[in-house]
Amino acid sequence: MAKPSTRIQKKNKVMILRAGLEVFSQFGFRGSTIDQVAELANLSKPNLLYYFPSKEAIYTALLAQLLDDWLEPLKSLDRDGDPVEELLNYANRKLAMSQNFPQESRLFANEIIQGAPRMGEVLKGELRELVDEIAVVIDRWIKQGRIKPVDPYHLIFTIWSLTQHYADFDVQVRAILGDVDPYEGAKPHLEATLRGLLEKT
Amino acid sequence: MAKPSTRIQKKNKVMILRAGLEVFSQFGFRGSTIDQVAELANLSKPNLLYYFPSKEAIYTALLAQLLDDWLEPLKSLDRDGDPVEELLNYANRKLAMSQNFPQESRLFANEIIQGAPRMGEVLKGELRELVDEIAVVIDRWIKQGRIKPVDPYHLIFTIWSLTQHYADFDVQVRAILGDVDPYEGAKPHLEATLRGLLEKT
DNA sequence: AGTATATTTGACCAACTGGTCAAAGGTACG
DNA sequence: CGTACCTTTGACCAGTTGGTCAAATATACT
Repeated sequence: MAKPSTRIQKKNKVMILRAGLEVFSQFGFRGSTIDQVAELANLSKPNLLYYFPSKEAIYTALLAQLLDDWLEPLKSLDRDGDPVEELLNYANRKLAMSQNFPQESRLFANEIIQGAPRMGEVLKGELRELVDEIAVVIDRWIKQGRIKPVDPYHLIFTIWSLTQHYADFDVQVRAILGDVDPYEGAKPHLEATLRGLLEKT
Repeated sequence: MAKPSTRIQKKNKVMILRAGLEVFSQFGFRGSTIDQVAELANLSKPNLLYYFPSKEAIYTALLAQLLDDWLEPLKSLDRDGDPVEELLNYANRKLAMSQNFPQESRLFANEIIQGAPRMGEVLKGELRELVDEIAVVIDRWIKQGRIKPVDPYHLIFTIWSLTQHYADFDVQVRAILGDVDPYEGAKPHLEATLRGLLEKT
């Protein structure tokens, strides 16, 4: 489990995770089959199970890897920067993630919608602590009069929902917009929404 | 198929749809089993299949019923009312639906995330036409100088995402808020967000 | 080239899945 | 109370599922 990862092992594990992401993000855990993942990774089912001990192992590996990328932008928010610019920058990074990694967003959404059976603890632990910490920062900004008074928690929910919507509901968004690129309009609109909510007049 | 619905038929069909909503909204179509639905409806599997010809029939019955409730608040938006109040009222109704019918929201979300295989046509047809029509109304309001200039489509997406987030990501929201009722803070925050975006200063 | 090790595969299994069917048990109603 | 119809059920089926295993094949290294 430590070092002895050969060239072939590395290649195939990457292939499997890539295939797993595509399948799981579309059908959810229970709706996906090992065979689907194996075929997409160009492996036979027993061969796939040579690299991961079970379907669940692939799925949880994806979730774990995902959460770090997910939390990173929030962690790296500059507590001493300009409030509006920091929050706008955070929202923009999240929107870019929806644009560039929509499958990751949908994998996460699937898991949460279905009650987060494999993530409940992380949500109530690591995630909550991080959000609590940011909420304190935002409250300080408010007390300093640098942004309008808002509920910090719901502000964060707002940013999450506005950005992830474009990845998770991609099909619906594109059905309505037709050939127009959603992110073209989404970026300025997101910025306008947050400025209206945060900037003092 | 027409009238001859007996007392027992009516009761059991309701039970099945209620159970189906609970199961499908949690596990999605492929992740749910007829047995799960049957057990929750207090019926044997063959008995359930006496009332609905297939798993798919239950699911599509739910989707069809759902879509009407979903679109109704947007349809009933008063094209001649006060712009801000009308949009705020629409958003509030949507938020109330998230609060009172979260399972319906999650059923819908599951279907869309998974690519809307059974709804694609409706989205590109009925839904798009309705949104197009409302977009014209909003554009008119903007031209009349009654609200700030915003992209009507992204405004609608904003309302959808902000409201549905509380139902679809309920687990995450509650994990972060702890014992605080999400809707307590969500309502005023939603209103502030939309006023900041729409009201001329 | 030879051998130890890593990789791949076909055959297989038990559990579960959606769905069928004939027969049994209820219900309404004259 | 009889009978036509509605409802319920146990047994069953074929296809799919996650996962196993021993044998075959490829690779790395001396």
